[in-house]
Amino acid sequence: MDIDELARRSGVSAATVSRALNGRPEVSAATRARIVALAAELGYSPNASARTLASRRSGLIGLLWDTDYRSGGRQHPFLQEVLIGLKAALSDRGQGLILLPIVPPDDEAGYVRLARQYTLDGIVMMGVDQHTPQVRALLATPVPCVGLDLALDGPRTASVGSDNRSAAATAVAHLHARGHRRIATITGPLDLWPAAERLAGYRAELARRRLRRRPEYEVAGDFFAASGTAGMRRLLDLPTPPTAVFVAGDAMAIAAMRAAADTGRTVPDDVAVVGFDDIDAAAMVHPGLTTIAQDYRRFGTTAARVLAELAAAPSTEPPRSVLLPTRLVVRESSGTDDST
Amino acid sequence: MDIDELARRSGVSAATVSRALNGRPEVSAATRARIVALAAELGYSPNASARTLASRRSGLIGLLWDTDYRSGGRQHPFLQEVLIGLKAALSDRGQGLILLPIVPPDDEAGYVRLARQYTLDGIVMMGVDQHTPQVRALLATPVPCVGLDLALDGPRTASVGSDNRSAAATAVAHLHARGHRRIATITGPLDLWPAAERLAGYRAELARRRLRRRPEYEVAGDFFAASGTAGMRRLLDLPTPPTAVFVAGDAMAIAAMRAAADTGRTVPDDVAVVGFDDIDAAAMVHPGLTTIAQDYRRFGTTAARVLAELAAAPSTEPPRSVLLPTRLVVRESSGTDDST
DNA sequence: CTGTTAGCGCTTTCAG
DNA sequence: CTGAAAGCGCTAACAG
Repeated sequence: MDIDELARRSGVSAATVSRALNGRPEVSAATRARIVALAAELGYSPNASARTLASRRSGLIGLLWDTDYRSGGRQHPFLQEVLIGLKAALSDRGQGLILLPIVPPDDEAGYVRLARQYTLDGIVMMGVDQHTPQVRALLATPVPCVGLDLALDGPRTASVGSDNRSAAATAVAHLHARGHRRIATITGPLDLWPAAERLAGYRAELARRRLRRRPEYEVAGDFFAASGTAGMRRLLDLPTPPTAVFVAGDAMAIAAMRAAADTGRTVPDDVAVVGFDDIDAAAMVHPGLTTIAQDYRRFGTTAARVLAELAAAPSTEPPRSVLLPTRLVVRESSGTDDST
Repeated sequence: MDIDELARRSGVSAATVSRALNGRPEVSAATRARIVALAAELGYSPNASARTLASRRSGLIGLLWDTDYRSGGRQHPFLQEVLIGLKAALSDRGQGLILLPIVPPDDEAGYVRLARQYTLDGIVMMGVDQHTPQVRALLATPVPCVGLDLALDGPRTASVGSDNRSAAATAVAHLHARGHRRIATITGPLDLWPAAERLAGYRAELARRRLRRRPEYEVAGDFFAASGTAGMRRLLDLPTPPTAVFVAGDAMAIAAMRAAADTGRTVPDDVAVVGFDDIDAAAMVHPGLTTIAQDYRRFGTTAARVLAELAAAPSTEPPRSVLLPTRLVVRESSGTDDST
């Protein structure tokens, strides 16, 4: 069953079938209806390769996702949900998602070649280092690229992520509202956009609340558990330890709670903790971890939309970045509300 | 830069270039070397659509992954790792991975159409219900399909999963070695292959160790946390409660530990717990959860290999199933070794 | 071992 | 509004 067969059976030419099925305005409503009905009846669907070859558009979006990259612990906390959102949004637009293989760093043109090879309509990146030669080469290209949690730069690029800055501020405000005045933070790797923004939000909220900012209250972490343990120990060993800690990632936060417990402190009474990400474990540990939940599914749907906009817009526009709202999930690790 | 251009520059015909680049035996070593070198130099890579159209093979594997399906809690515990393994193994074979959209149940031919549309070389399924009409229609087709943790049936199908039965036996043996004689289990949904196998392994090991099998020691769960809580409560309320519980999934196991603690029991002293899956949280909770780790990455690499074998073999062979080894990860929830 | 010749199944001018 | 014709870039017989 190919387009010629369908054309013959519906008594028109292949060109008309093509037009009808692609929603072109030139076909009369009657012919279109007839063709569409027959196509459905016969189970016809156009061959993707032939269509791509002829039209020079594949309807395929590539996903660039680097496993080896530093992430929030044993796994990207969010690949799963992002994929769900992406898949749904793309298939609504009649597009498909293809997972790109990782190319070696010495193959500078690797991704550019992949994009051409598959005639990709756009690329979504997550967990990659945008400063490597292969990625830079791709970004320099007019192929639409959107970075998730990644600040991208190039002629047709955009970024999608949570509003990490205000999320962090919310976390700090929450602790402040619970009566805390000595609030510390354990950060992520500050060369990563989200980590830097979270620290900025922490500082901004301290300022807004007129709390003193102490350098020794900002300890560097790397999103992995071990750095949460180390960070909490350091904070608790301070002459004037904090009474609350905003930890920029849940894996670190959970490890930090454990570290506090191991040195005889009680969470949240001796030290309150707020995390970031709302990983599964946050609800499973005891006490439950108060944390910031991100809407990862929306990362995906937003990426799909932004990609389409990028394809339509002239490549002269400056890179945009879309910030998504987050949600504070209150559990036990931040104590109970004083005001009740 | 297309094949004709490359052909012109290397002084041969397009056909020869095609042969050289596809590793056909008919080309002389010298010509091949020349062409390959020039291709690399010019950054030529063949257009995937043109190649698919002409050869009727795309090198694309589809991933069928249903989000809505019952899984091990908030997320498939393993999509991430499987994807890593799949991607690596496929790209080693020069194949690609495309994520298939979920088709509505009333579109019986949906997946068959997708497979034809993209000229898929094979399909990997996870988390889908193989009894739905759309999936059954696909399985009836000669397209190679492999199910992960899914017992599939059809002319060109196979299954890949852990050896759940012996893994469960190992868990029970471990508890027995720690001195436990009253060992209960909380199961997964028994219509799922892995859940059924785990129960079978539990029973087999009880028998092997000549332990009495008590019906009231087999309580039904659904892999979700709430059923772990309920299950543990029921077991502890028994006139003769078990001293150890093998829980068929970590989300349930962690909830079960919490339930035990909430009723004043200490884990592992009053009741020992062994889980299954080794989710991230297993190492984060307190006490750490002893559990069975599966090699999910190997699910992916194995699936890629099996798919290739399926494509090569005649479609008359009966469905095969490949069982992968697991690993017992001993933490605190199962107590300490008596023998030391 | 290599070149020539047909397509693969679709879209897209260009005429009408 | 519709049809005819010309490819899209590659592979696969078929000759030589």
